[in-house]
Parts: sequence; C-alpha cells; structure tokens
Amino acid sequence: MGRIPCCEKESVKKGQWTPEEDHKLSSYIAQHGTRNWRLIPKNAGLQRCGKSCRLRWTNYLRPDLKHGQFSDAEEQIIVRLHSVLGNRWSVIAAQLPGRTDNDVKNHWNTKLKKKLSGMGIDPVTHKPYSHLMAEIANTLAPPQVANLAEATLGCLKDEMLHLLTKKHIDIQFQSPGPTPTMVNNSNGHMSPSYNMTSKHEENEDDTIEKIKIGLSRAIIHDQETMTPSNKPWDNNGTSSGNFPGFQYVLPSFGHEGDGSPWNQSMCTGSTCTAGEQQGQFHSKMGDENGDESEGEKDQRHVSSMFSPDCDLWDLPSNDLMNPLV
DNA sequence: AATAAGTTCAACCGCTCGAGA
DNA sequence: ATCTCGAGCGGTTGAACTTAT
Repeated sequence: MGRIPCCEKESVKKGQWTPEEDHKLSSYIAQHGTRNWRLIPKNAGLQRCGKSCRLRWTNYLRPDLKHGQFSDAEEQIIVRLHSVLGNRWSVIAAQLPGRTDNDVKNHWNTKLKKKLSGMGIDPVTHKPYSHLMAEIANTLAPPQVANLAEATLGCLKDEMLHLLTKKHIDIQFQSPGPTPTMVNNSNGHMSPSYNMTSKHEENEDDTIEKIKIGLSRAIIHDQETMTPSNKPWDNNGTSSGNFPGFQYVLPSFGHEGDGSPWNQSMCTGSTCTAGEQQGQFHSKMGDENGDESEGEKDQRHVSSMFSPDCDLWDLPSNDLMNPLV
C-alpha cells in the first residue's frame, strides 16, 4: 500500500510559475493566510499542488524575503553554523533574516563549498585537507599509508591533470617537496604561491610521480614539523585564517582527548548534532536600529562573532536570533 | 556567430516529524 | 498505543542563463 499522493497528479501543473499564478497565490494568502496548504490552490483557483504553493510562497513570494547577493557577514554565519549543524538548512536560515533554507542550501552548494575547497578546507568536516590526511595516515601502519596515498592519487589524478593542463598551473617540485610561500596578493591578503617555472615539459607519468612523492613527504612532514605557530590554517595558534575576500575562522582543532569541539562533537556533515548538545550561536544580526551604517554594524558583529577569542561552544543562548532547536 | 561547458537557482520528490483523532 | 494526514526538511533535478572555446 503506497502513500496517498498530496494531490491528483494529472490535474496539477508543474514547472515555472507564471506572474498570474503568483498574483493569485499572493492575493489569496493576503486575504486568508496560509492555513491548510492543501486547500489553498483549490480556493485560489490554481492548478497546483498545495506543496508547490507552499514552496512558491515560502521561497519566493513572501514579502519579508531578501533577494539578491549574500553579504560577507551572511556567508560567515552560514559557514560557521554549518560547521556546527551540518546540513540543517532550515536552522541555519532561521539565523539569517529574509533568507530561506533553499537559498542557503543553494548558496552553500554553488559558492561556499567551492570557496572552502579552494582554501584547502574540507566543506564537510571544516578541517584542512592536509590535517585530515595526516589524521588518517596517523591511524595507519606505514604500508597502508602508501596505499592511502596511491588510492588518493587515483581519485585526484584526473582532476590534477585537468588543472595542470587547462588552467596552466605548473608546479615545480623541489626537494623536499612542494613548498608554498605566503605572498601578498593584489588585495593585500596573504595567499600561498608556488614556484611556477616548468611549462608542460613533463609528461603525465612524471607529473604523477612527483605528486606522489610530494604527497608522501607532505604527510610525513605534517606529522614531524607542524607546530601551532606554523600551521598555515592556524593564525598564531588562534585557528583563524585570512584569504582573499573571505575570512574563515576554524574551530580549535583538537587532538584525541583534548576536549576540543572536534572531539566532543559528532560533526559529520548532515548527521552533525553537536550544536544541539554543545552550545549556542551568538548573533545580533537582527539588530537593525541605531546610527551606525550597515557596513560598520556588520563589521563589528562579524568581528565579535567570529573573533578567535569567541569560542563556538560558549556562545550565550539568549543572544540567538532564533533558538537552534 | 555557433556551440559546448559550466553555473545558478527554482522547483520537485520522497521522506520524516508531530499533532490530533 | 496506533493511525492518519498536513507540514516541513534536505537531496536532487533540470531549465535558464553565462562564460569559454
């Protein structure tokens, strides 16, 4: 016995909404409110499923919605909350006035994920890739580490080659392996820079071999030499980093038994439940009154919310715009 | 100018949750 | 305690648009 459909499929229109449909729905809701979505299309004279009407209203027609680009402050909030809550888009969106879960989800999937990846941060765990690799390698016996590197390279090979050839990024591998240096870019931010000398002189196998060597060294090197002061993702041991046009503040990275958020939480993307257990989020973004400009307010809010001193887990619950469940 | 490839985002689908009977 | 049903959530899809070749 299957589930009863929410509406008769054959008489229901799908796809893009027309301005007339929008008008019908908006004016019906303005008069009667949003009680009983199943009846709304029928009463409003729409050949739509109630679910479709609810979605159209909540994601597009609602008068309090904010359309347009996400601000830096909003992006910071999304990233920060995602690191705690995982893919709980409705909870994250509740902290962003005028944004819907669909908006936040789309923005995450199309922009922020790439942004974090580009910064060398895994968007699922919010840890640097190198840190993850070192953690995994740490749990394996030496022969397995080699297998791990091999398997990883298998996955990365095509992508690396694509980048190396299509985007003309050439990396000169020098003993003891690739070493990026931090340089000031045009925006005045520090960014990693690699030696770029060879121009497609290497054949594919040479390149892969060199990547292999570099990765193996990186894994070993990471374990041997990383101290809080020289971790590229850890700015003076405060776990914050600056990248062009985007500031990302990482929760303190923990190691086994140190009681850090990463060990306390079970943050694994969509199953993450840490936020419910651990703490609350400090947000005053809703405070729109006062004499300051929006930019100044945003700046101050962001700096207080995302300052290295502000522990994710210690945020007072009464400052929440909306309670996180 | 034509076409391919990539990106964005509105909308759909299937599932879960919770209130009420 | 169990069932039903509406609402809501998160994942996915695909049309429209943009950019690159």
